[in-house]
Amino acid sequence: MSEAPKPKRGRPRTLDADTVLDVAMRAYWQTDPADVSLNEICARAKVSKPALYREFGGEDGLMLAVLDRYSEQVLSDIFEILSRGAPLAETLTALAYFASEDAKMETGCVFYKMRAGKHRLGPRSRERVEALDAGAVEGFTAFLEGRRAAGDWQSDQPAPLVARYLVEQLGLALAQRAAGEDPAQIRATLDLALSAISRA
Amino acid sequence: MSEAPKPKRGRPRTLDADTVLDVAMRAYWQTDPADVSLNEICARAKVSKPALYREFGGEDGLMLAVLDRYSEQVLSDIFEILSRGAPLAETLTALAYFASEDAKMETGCVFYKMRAGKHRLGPRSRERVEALDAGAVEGFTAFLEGRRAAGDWQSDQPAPLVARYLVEQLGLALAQRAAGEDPAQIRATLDLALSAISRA
DNA sequence: CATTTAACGTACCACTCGGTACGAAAAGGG
DNA sequence: CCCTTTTCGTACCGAGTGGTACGTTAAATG
Repeated sequence: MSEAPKPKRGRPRTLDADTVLDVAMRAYWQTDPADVSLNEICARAKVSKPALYREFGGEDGLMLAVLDRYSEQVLSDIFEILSRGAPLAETLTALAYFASEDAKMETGCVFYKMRAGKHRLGPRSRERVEALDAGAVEGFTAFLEGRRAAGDWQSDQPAPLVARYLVEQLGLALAQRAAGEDPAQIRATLDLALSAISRA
Repeated sequence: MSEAPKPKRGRPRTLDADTVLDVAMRAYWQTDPADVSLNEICARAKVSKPALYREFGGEDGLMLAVLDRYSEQVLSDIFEILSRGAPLAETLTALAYFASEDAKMETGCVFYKMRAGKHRLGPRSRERVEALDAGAVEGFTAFLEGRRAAGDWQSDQPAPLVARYLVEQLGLALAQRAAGEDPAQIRATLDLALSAISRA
Protein backbone atom coordinates (compact mmCIF):
# COMPACT_ATOMS: atom_id res chain seq x y z
CA MET A 1 0.00 0.00 0.00
CA SER A 2 1.09 3.60 -0.64
CA GLU A 3 2.74 5.06 2.43
CA ALA A 4 2.05 8.65 3.45
CA PRO A 5 4.78 10.85 1.85
CA LYS A 6 4.69 13.18 4.87
CA PRO A 7 4.54 16.71 3.47
CA LYS A 8 7.08 19.29 4.60
CA ARG A 9 4.61 22.10 4.87
CA GLY A 10 1.03 22.76 5.74
CA ARG A 11 -1.12 22.24 8.79
CA PRO A 12 -0.13 19.14 10.74
CA ARG A 13 -2.59 16.28 10.85
CA THR A 14 -4.60 15.65 13.94
CA LEU A 15 -6.47 12.64 12.64
CA ASP A 16 -5.18 9.35 13.95
CA ALA A 17 -6.16 6.68 11.47
CA ASP A 18 -5.56 3.89 13.97
CA THR A 19 -7.98 5.37 16.48
CA VAL A 20 -10.64 5.75 13.82
CA LEU A 21 -10.16 2.17 12.72
CA ASP A 22 -10.44 0.97 16.31
CA VAL A 23 -13.68 2.83 16.76
CA ALA A 24 -15.05 1.65 13.43
CA MET A 25 -14.09 -1.96 14.11
CA ARG A 26 -15.76 -1.89 17.50
CA ALA A 27 -18.87 -0.34 16.01
CA TYR A 28 -19.02 -2.88 13.21
CA TRP A 29 -18.59 -5.61 15.78
CA GLN A 30 -21.28 -4.56 18.16
CA THR A 31 -24.04 -4.23 15.63
CA ASP A 32 -23.57 -4.82 11.93
CA PRO A 33 -21.55 -3.02 9.27
CA ALA A 34 -24.76 -2.22 7.43
CA ASP A 35 -26.32 -0.68 10.52
CA VAL A 36 -23.53 1.70 11.45
CA SER A 37 -23.46 4.97 9.54
CA LEU A 38 -20.45 7.10 8.79
CA ASN A 39 -22.03 9.82 10.89
CA GLU A 40 -22.14 7.46 13.82
CA ILE A 41 -18.50 6.50 13.44
CA CYS A 42 -17.46 10.13 13.09
CA ALA A 43 -19.32 11.01 16.26
CA ARG A 44 -17.80 8.15 18.23
CA ALA A 45 -14.29 8.80 16.97
CA LYS A 46 -14.71 12.57 17.34
CA VAL A 47 -13.63 13.13 13.78
CA SER A 48 -15.28 15.27 11.14
CA LYS A 49 -16.78 13.54 8.15
CA PRO A 50 -14.56 15.24 5.57
CA ALA A 51 -11.51 14.21 7.60
CA LEU A 52 -12.61 10.61 7.53
CA TYR A 53 -13.41 10.94 3.89
CA ARG A 54 -9.96 12.34 3.14
CA GLU A 55 -8.28 9.50 4.97
CA PHE A 56 -10.25 6.54 3.69
CA GLY A 57 -12.04 7.84 0.63
CA GLY A 58 -15.54 7.08 1.82
CA GLU A 59 -17.42 4.18 3.39
CA ASP A 60 -16.09 1.55 1.06
CA GLY A 61 -12.52 2.55 1.81
CA LEU A 62 -13.13 2.60 5.54
CA MET A 63 -14.63 -0.86 5.49
CA LEU A 64 -11.75 -2.07 3.41
CA ALA A 65 -9.29 -0.69 5.93
CA VAL A 66 -11.21 -2.22 8.83
CA LEU A 67 -11.27 -5.53 7.01
CA ASP A 68 -7.53 -5.50 6.45
CA ARG A 69 -6.83 -4.55 10.02
CA TYR A 70 -9.11 -7.29 11.25
CA SER A 71 -7.63 -9.98 9.05
CA GLU A 72 -4.23 -8.90 10.30
CA GLN A 73 -5.23 -9.09 13.93
CA VAL A 74 -7.61 -12.03 14.01
CA LEU A 75 -7.70 -14.11 10.88
CA SER A 76 -3.96 -14.53 11.15
CA ASP A 77 -4.53 -16.38 14.44
CA ILE A 78 -6.57 -18.96 12.61
CA PHE A 79 -3.80 -19.51 10.12
CA GLU A 80 -1.39 -19.82 13.00
CA ILE A 81 -3.48 -22.64 14.43
CA LEU A 82 -3.49 -24.38 11.07
CA SER A 83 0.24 -24.03 10.57
CA ARG A 84 1.14 -25.71 13.83
CA GLY A 85 1.02 -29.06 12.07
CA ALA A 86 -0.96 -30.50 14.96
CA PRO A 87 -3.13 -33.59 14.48
CA LEU A 88 -6.60 -33.14 12.99
CA ALA A 89 -8.59 -33.66 16.18
CA GLU A 90 -6.39 -31.32 18.17
CA THR A 91 -6.60 -28.61 15.52
CA LEU A 92 -10.36 -28.88 15.27
CA THR A 93 -10.63 -28.55 19.02
CA ALA A 94 -8.43 -25.47 18.95
CA LEU A 95 -10.54 -23.94 16.19
CA ALA A 96 -13.74 -24.75 18.03
CA TYR A 97 -12.46 -23.07 21.15
CA PHE A 98 -11.25 -20.07 19.23
CA ALA A 99 -14.53 -19.56 17.42
CA SER A 100 -16.90 -20.25 20.28
CA GLU A 101 -15.14 -19.05 23.40
CA ASP A 102 -11.92 -17.11 22.81
CA ALA A 103 -12.17 -13.55 24.06
CA LYS A 104 -10.57 -12.22 20.91
CA MET A 105 -13.80 -13.01 19.12
CA GLU A 106 -15.81 -11.20 21.75
CA THR A 107 -18.78 -9.91 19.89
CA GLY A 108 -18.39 -11.65 16.61
CA CYS A 109 -16.21 -11.40 13.63
CA VAL A 110 -16.29 -8.44 11.30
CA PHE A 111 -15.25 -10.55 8.37
CA TYR A 112 -18.14 -12.96 8.73
CA LYS A 113 -20.57 -10.14 9.30
CA MET A 114 -19.46 -8.44 6.14
CA ARG A 115 -19.56 -11.72 4.29
CA ALA A 116 -23.13 -12.27 5.42
CA GLY A 117 -24.19 -8.91 3.97
CA LYS A 118 -21.82 -9.00 1.02
CA HIS A 119 -24.26 -7.43 -1.39
CA ARG A 120 -24.47 -4.34 0.77
CA LEU A 121 -20.74 -3.61 0.57
CA GLY A 122 -18.95 -1.29 -1.79
CA PRO A 123 -16.97 -2.82 -4.65
CA ARG A 124 -13.56 -2.69 -3.02
CA SER A 125 -14.52 -4.15 0.34
CA ARG A 126 -16.66 -6.77 -1.35
CA GLU A 127 -13.72 -7.83 -3.45
CA ARG A 128 -11.55 -8.10 -0.35
CA VAL A 129 -14.17 -10.14 1.48
CA GLU A 130 -14.31 -12.55 -1.39
CA ALA A 131 -10.53 -12.76 -1.51
CA LEU A 132 -10.31 -13.44 2.23
CA ASP A 133 -13.02 -16.05 1.91
CA ALA A 134 -11.21 -17.80 -0.90
CA GLY A 135 -7.97 -17.58 1.05
CA ALA A 136 -9.56 -19.19 4.08
CA VAL A 137 -10.92 -22.07 2.04
CA GLU A 138 -7.53 -22.46 0.44
CA GLY A 139 -5.78 -22.49 3.79
CA PHE A 140 -8.12 -25.09 5.23
CA THR A 141 -7.81 -27.17 2.09
CA ALA A 142 -4.03 -27.20 2.35
CA PHE A 143 -4.25 -28.13 6.01
CA LEU A 144 -6.67 -30.98 5.33
CA GLU A 145 -4.57 -32.35 2.52
CA GLY A 146 -1.58 -32.22 4.82
CA ARG A 147 -3.42 -34.22 7.44
CA ARG A 148 -4.55 -36.68 4.82
CA ALA A 149 -0.98 -37.15 3.67
CA ALA A 150 0.01 -37.69 7.29
CA GLY A 151 -2.55 -40.51 7.45
CA ASP A 152 -4.34 -38.51 10.07
CA TRP A 153 -7.52 -37.95 8.14
CA GLN A 154 -9.10 -40.92 6.44
CA SER A 155 -11.93 -39.76 4.27
CA ASP A 156 -12.92 -39.98 0.65
CA GLN A 157 -14.43 -36.50 0.79
CA PRO A 158 -12.68 -33.92 -1.39
CA ALA A 159 -10.63 -31.58 0.78
CA PRO A 160 -12.00 -28.34 -0.73
CA LEU A 161 -15.56 -29.37 0.10
CA VAL A 162 -14.70 -30.09 3.71
CA ALA A 163 -12.67 -26.90 3.86
CA ARG A 164 -15.67 -24.87 2.80
CA TYR A 165 -17.76 -26.80 5.29
CA LEU A 166 -15.33 -25.81 8.01
CA VAL A 167 -15.43 -22.16 7.01
CA GLU A 168 -19.22 -22.22 7.04
CA GLN A 169 -19.46 -23.88 10.43
CA LEU A 170 -17.04 -21.48 12.05
CA GLY A 171 -19.02 -18.63 10.56
CA LEU A 172 -22.22 -20.06 11.95
CA ALA A 173 -20.72 -20.25 15.42
CA LEU A 174 -19.50 -16.67 15.20
CA ALA A 175 -22.91 -15.50 14.02
CA GLN A 176 -24.48 -17.20 17.02
CA ARG A 177 -21.99 -15.53 19.32
CA ALA A 178 -22.73 -12.16 17.81
CA ALA A 179 -26.42 -12.87 18.38
CA GLY A 180 -25.68 -13.32 22.07
CA GLU A 181 -26.46 -17.01 22.37
CA ASP A 182 -25.14 -19.21 25.12
CA PRO A 183 -21.44 -19.98 24.51
CA ALA A 184 -21.75 -23.50 25.90
CA GLN A 185 -24.51 -24.31 23.46
CA ILE A 186 -22.63 -22.74 20.60
CA ARG A 187 -19.66 -24.89 21.48
CA ALA A 188 -21.76 -28.03 21.66
CA THR A 189 -23.34 -27.30 18.29
CA LEU A 190 -19.99 -26.56 16.71
CA ASP A 191 -18.50 -29.75 18.17
CA LEU A 192 -21.35 -31.67 16.64
CA ALA A 193 -20.70 -30.08 13.27
CA LEU A 194 -16.98 -30.73 13.40
CA SER A 195 -17.51 -34.33 14.43
CA ALA A 196 -18.74 -34.93 10.89
CA ILE A 197 -15.25 -34.24 9.57
CA SER A 198 -13.19 -36.87 11.35
CA ARG A 199 -15.61 -39.66 10.64
CA ALA A 200 -16.72 -39.41 7.05
CA MET B 1 -57.62 -12.99 12.67
CA SER B 2 -60.27 -10.28 12.33
CA GLU B 3 -62.18 -10.73 9.12
CA ALA B 4 -63.20 -7.71 7.00
CA PRO B 5 -66.78 -6.74 8.01
CA LYS B 6 -67.48 -5.58 4.45
CA PRO B 7 -69.07 -2.14 4.77
CA LYS B 8 -72.36 -1.45 3.00
CA ARG B 9 -71.42 2.04 1.95
CA GLY B 10 -68.43 4.00 0.74
CA ARG B 11 -66.05 3.68 -2.18
CA PRO B 12 -65.35 0.07 -3.12
CA ARG B 13 -61.84 -1.25 -2.50
CA THR B 14 -59.49 -1.80 -5.38
CA LEU B 15 -56.56 -3.08 -3.36
CA ASP B 16 -56.02 -6.83 -3.51
CA ALA B 17 -54.10 -7.84 -0.41
CA ASP B 18 -53.11 -11.20 -1.90
CA THR B 19 -51.48 -9.58 -4.90
CA VAL B 20 -49.53 -7.21 -2.70
CA LEU B 21 -48.36 -10.07 -0.53
CA ASP B 22 -47.25 -12.01 -3.58
CA VAL B 23 -45.23 -9.08 -4.82
CA ALA B 24 -43.75 -8.40 -1.40
CA MET B 25 -42.82 -12.03 -0.87
CA ARG B 26 -41.12 -12.22 -4.23
CA ALA B 27 -39.24 -9.00 -3.55
CA TYR B 28 -38.12 -10.19 -0.12
CA TRP B 29 -36.99 -13.43 -1.71
CA GLN B 30 -34.95 -12.00 -4.47
CA THR B 31 -32.90 -9.63 -2.39
CA ASP B 32 -33.33 -9.23 1.35
CA PRO B 33 -36.17 -7.92 3.47
CA ALA B 34 -33.89 -5.16 4.73
CA ASP B 35 -33.01 -4.07 1.21
CA VAL B 36 -36.51 -3.73 -0.18
CA SER B 37 -38.27 -0.50 0.66
CA LEU B 38 -41.97 0.06 0.96
CA ASN B 39 -41.69 2.45 -1.97
CA GLU B 40 -40.25 -0.34 -4.06
CA ILE B 41 -43.02 -2.74 -3.14
CA CYS B 42 -45.68 -0.13 -3.83
CA ALA B 43 -44.19 0.54 -7.24
CA ARG B 44 -44.01 -3.14 -8.15
CA ALA B 45 -47.51 -3.88 -6.88
CA LYS B 46 -48.89 -0.68 -8.40
CA VAL B 47 -50.38 0.35 -5.10
CA SER B 48 -50.15 3.69 -3.34
CA LYS B 49 -48.27 3.87 -0.10
CA PRO B 50 -51.22 5.00 2.01
CA ALA B 51 -53.26 2.10 0.61
CA LEU B 52 -50.61 -0.36 1.67
CA TYR B 53 -50.36 1.37 4.99
CA ARG B 54 -54.11 1.14 5.54
CA GLU B 55 -54.13 -2.56 4.78
CA PHE B 56 -51.10 -3.71 6.75
CA GLY B 57 -50.39 -0.88 9.14
CA GLY B 58 -46.86 -0.21 7.96
CA GLU B 59 -43.72 -2.16 7.19
CA ASP B 60 -43.82 -4.24 10.31
CA GLY B 61 -47.36 -5.36 9.56
CA LEU B 62 -46.54 -6.14 5.96
CA MET B 63 -43.58 -8.28 6.93
CA LEU B 64 -45.69 -10.01 9.51
CA ALA B 65 -48.30 -10.82 6.88
CA VAL B 66 -45.64 -12.06 4.46
CA LEU B 67 -44.16 -14.19 7.19
CA ASP B 68 -47.50 -15.78 8.01
CA ARG B 69 -48.28 -16.41 4.39
CA TYR B 70 -44.86 -17.95 3.90
CA SER B 71 -45.03 -20.20 6.92
CA GLU B 72 -48.43 -21.34 5.70
CA GLN B 73 -47.16 -22.15 2.25
CA VAL B 74 -43.66 -23.45 2.91
CA LEU B 75 -42.83 -24.15 6.52
CA SER B 76 -45.86 -26.39 6.71
CA ASP B 77 -44.21 -28.67 4.15
CA ILE B 78 -41.32 -29.23 6.52
CA PHE B 79 -43.68 -30.25 9.28
CA GLU B 80 -45.40 -32.54 6.84
CA ILE B 81 -42.09 -34.31 6.21
CA LEU B 82 -41.53 -34.68 9.94
CA SER B 83 -45.00 -36.01 10.62
CA ARG B 84 -44.69 -38.85 8.13
CA GLY B 85 -43.12 -40.96 10.83
CA ALA B 86 -40.45 -42.12 8.40
CA PRO B 87 -37.10 -43.47 9.64
CA LEU B 88 -34.43 -40.94 10.61
CA ALA B 89 -32.17 -41.40 7.59
CA GLU B 90 -35.05 -41.18 5.16
CA THR B 91 -36.39 -38.04 6.80
CA LEU B 92 -33.01 -36.37 6.80
CA THR B 93 -32.64 -37.13 3.12
CA ALA B 94 -36.05 -35.66 2.41
CA LEU B 95 -35.16 -32.53 4.38
CA ALA B 96 -31.84 -32.20 2.61
CA TYR B 97 -33.50 -32.44 -0.77
CA PHE B 98 -36.17 -29.97 0.22
CA ALA B 99 -33.70 -27.40 1.49
CA SER B 100 -31.06 -27.69 -1.18
CA GLU B 101 -32.91 -28.55 -4.37
CA ASP B 102 -36.70 -28.36 -4.15
CA ALA B 103 -38.12 -25.73 -6.48
CA LYS B 104 -40.40 -24.41 -3.77
CA MET B 105 -37.35 -22.93 -2.11
CA GLU B 106 -36.30 -21.29 -5.36
CA THR B 107 -34.48 -18.21 -4.24
CA GLY B 108 -34.22 -18.85 -0.57
CA CYS B 109 -36.48 -18.72 2.37
CA VAL B 110 -38.02 -15.52 3.63
CA PHE B 111 -38.17 -16.85 7.14
CA TYR B 112 -34.46 -17.52 7.33
CA LYS B 113 -33.64 -14.22 5.71
CA MET B 114 -35.70 -12.38 8.27
CA ARG B 115 -34.18 -14.44 11.04
CA ALA B 116 -30.69 -13.54 9.85
CA GLY B 117 -31.50 -9.85 10.11
CA LYS B 118 -33.77 -10.16 13.12
CA HIS B 119 -32.59 -6.94 14.74
CA ARG B 120 -33.73 -4.96 11.71
CA LEU B 121 -37.33 -6.09 11.99
CA GLY B 122 -40.20 -4.34 13.64
CA PRO B 123 -41.45 -5.66 16.99
CA ARG B 124 -44.35 -7.67 15.66
CA SER B 125 -42.51 -9.45 12.86
CA ARG B 126 -39.54 -10.07 15.11
CA GLU B 127 -41.78 -11.70 17.65
CA ARG B 128 -43.29 -13.90 14.95
CA VAL B 129 -39.87 -14.88 13.65
CA GLU B 130 -38.83 -15.93 17.12
CA ALA B 131 -42.03 -17.86 17.59
CA LEU B 132 -41.60 -19.67 14.29
CA ASP B 133 -38.00 -20.41 15.18
CA ALA B 134 -38.97 -21.83 18.54
CA GLY B 135 -41.74 -23.82 16.89
CA ALA B 136 -39.32 -25.31 14.40
CA VAL B 137 -36.92 -26.39 17.13
CA GLU B 138 -39.83 -27.82 19.03
CA GLY B 139 -41.04 -29.75 16.02
CA PHE B 140 -37.62 -31.19 15.30
CA THR B 141 -37.16 -32.07 18.95
CA ALA B 142 -40.41 -33.98 19.02
CA PHE B 143 -39.47 -35.78 15.85
CA LEU B 144 -36.05 -36.74 17.19
CA GLU B 145 -37.46 -37.99 20.45
CA GLY B 146 -39.93 -40.04 18.46
CA ARG B 147 -37.12 -41.64 16.49
CA ARG B 148 -35.18 -42.28 19.65
CA ALA B 149 -38.16 -44.02 21.17
CA ALA B 150 -38.45 -46.06 18.01
CA GLY B 151 -34.85 -47.18 18.52
CA ASP B 152 -34.05 -45.51 15.26
CA TRP B 153 -31.69 -42.90 16.65
CA GLN B 154 -29.01 -44.04 19.05
CA SER B 155 -27.28 -41.04 20.51
CA ASP B 156 -26.65 -39.61 23.91
CA GLN B 157 -27.00 -36.07 22.58
CA PRO B 158 -29.95 -34.13 23.96
CA ALA B 159 -32.68 -33.89 21.34
CA PRO B 160 -33.18 -30.10 21.62
CA LEU B 161 -29.52 -29.49 20.87
CA VAL B 162 -29.60 -31.62 17.76
CA ALA B 163 -32.90 -30.05 16.77
CA ARG B 164 -31.36 -26.60 16.89
CA TYR B 165 -28.39 -27.95 14.97
CA LEU B 166 -30.75 -29.17 12.29
CA VAL B 167 -32.52 -25.84 12.07
CA GLU B 168 -29.18 -24.05 11.75
CA GLN B 169 -27.88 -26.37 9.06
CA LEU B 170 -31.01 -26.08 6.97
CA GLY B 171 -30.78 -22.32 7.33
CA LEU B 172 -27.19 -22.39 6.19
CA ALA B 173 -28.12 -24.35 3.09
CA LEU B 174 -30.93 -21.95 2.29
CA ALA B 175 -28.62 -18.98 2.74
CA GLN B 176 -26.19 -20.54 0.31
CA ARG B 177 -28.97 -21.09 -2.17
CA ALA B 178 -30.06 -17.50 -1.86
CA ALA B 179 -26.46 -16.48 -2.51
CA GLY B 180 -26.57 -18.37 -5.78
CA GLU B 181 -24.11 -21.11 -4.96
CA ASP B 182 -23.95 -24.41 -6.78
CA PRO B 183 -26.87 -26.65 -5.65
CA ALA B 184 -24.79 -29.80 -5.88
CA GLN B 185 -22.18 -28.37 -3.56
CA ILE B 186 -24.83 -27.09 -1.19
CA ARG B 187 -26.31 -30.54 -1.07
CA ALA B 188 -22.93 -32.16 -0.45
CA THR B 189 -22.19 -29.75 2.38
CA LEU B 190 -25.60 -30.27 3.92
CA ASP B 191 -25.24 -34.05 3.67
CA LEU B 192 -21.95 -33.77 5.47
CA ALA B 193 -23.57 -31.72 8.22
CA LEU B 194 -26.49 -34.09 8.59
CA SER B 195 -24.17 -37.11 8.73
CA ALA B 196 -23.13 -35.88 12.16
CA ILE B 197 -26.61 -36.58 13.48
CA SER B 198 -26.99 -40.28 12.80
CA ARG B 199 -23.57 -41.15 14.19
CA ALA B 200 -23.03 -39.28 17.42
C1' DC C 1 5.77 39.34 8.13
C1' DA C 2 3.66 37.66 3.79
C1' DT C 3 3.02 33.61 1.10
C1' DT C 4 2.35 28.92 0.22
C1' DT C 5 0.79 24.54 1.49
C1' DA C 6 -2.19 21.28 3.49
C1' DA C 7 -5.40 19.52 6.81
C1' DC C 8 -9.17 21.30 9.41
C1' DG C 9 -14.45 21.22 10.20
C1' DT C 10 -19.16 23.78 9.51
C1' DA C 11 -22.76 23.75 6.82
C1' DC C 12 -24.64 22.22 3.16
C1' DC C 13 -26.09 18.93 -1.06
C1' DA C 14 -29.36 15.45 -3.21
C1' DC C 15 -31.42 11.41 -2.10
C1' DT C 16 -34.09 7.79 0.22
C1' DC C 17 -36.48 6.11 3.95
C1' DG C 18 -41.06 5.07 6.62
C1' DG C 19 -45.07 7.42 7.47
C1' DT C 20 -49.17 10.81 7.02
C1' DA C 21 -52.49 15.10 6.03
C1' DC C 22 -55.87 15.92 3.21
C1' DG C 23 -58.78 16.68 -0.69
C1' DA C 24 -60.77 14.02 -4.58
C1' DA C 25 -63.52 10.03 -5.99
C1' DA C 26 -66.97 6.50 -5.78
C1' DA C 27 -70.39 4.07 -3.84
C1' DG C 28 -75.21 3.72 -0.96
C1' DG C 29 -79.08 6.05 1.79
C1' DG C 30 -82.41 9.75 2.64
C1' DC D 1 -79.84 15.52 -5.57
C1' DC D 2 -77.32 16.04 -1.53
C1' DC D 3 -75.22 13.94 2.32
C1' DT D 4 -72.71 10.39 4.52
C1' DT D 5 -69.38 6.82 4.34
C1' DT D 6 -65.30 4.74 2.84
C1' DT D 7 -61.27 4.25 0.01
C1' DC D 8 -58.47 6.46 -3.14
C1' DG D 9 -53.68 8.58 -4.17
C1' DT D 10 -50.86 13.15 -4.58
C1' DA D 11 -47.96 15.61 -2.20
C1' DC D 12 -45.86 16.34 1.60
C1' DC D 13 -43.06 15.56 6.44
C1' DG D 14 -38.90 14.93 9.37
C1' DA D 15 -35.13 12.05 9.95
C1' DG D 16 -31.09 10.05 8.34
C1' DT D 17 -27.89 8.61 4.62
C1' DG D 18 -23.23 9.09 1.95
C1' DG D 19 -20.77 12.73 0.16
C1' DT D 20 -18.79 17.69 -0.75
C1' DA D 21 -17.93 23.09 -1.27
C1' DC D 22 -15.52 26.15 0.86
C1' DG D 23 -13.81 29.33 4.20
C1' DT D 24 -10.58 28.74 8.33
C1' DT D 25 -6.44 27.41 10.73
C1' DA D 26 -1.77 26.06 11.43
C1' DA D 27 2.45 24.88 10.07
C1' DA D 28 7.00 25.59 6.84
C1' DT D 29 9.26 28.71 3.48
C1' DG D 30 11.08 33.13 1.65
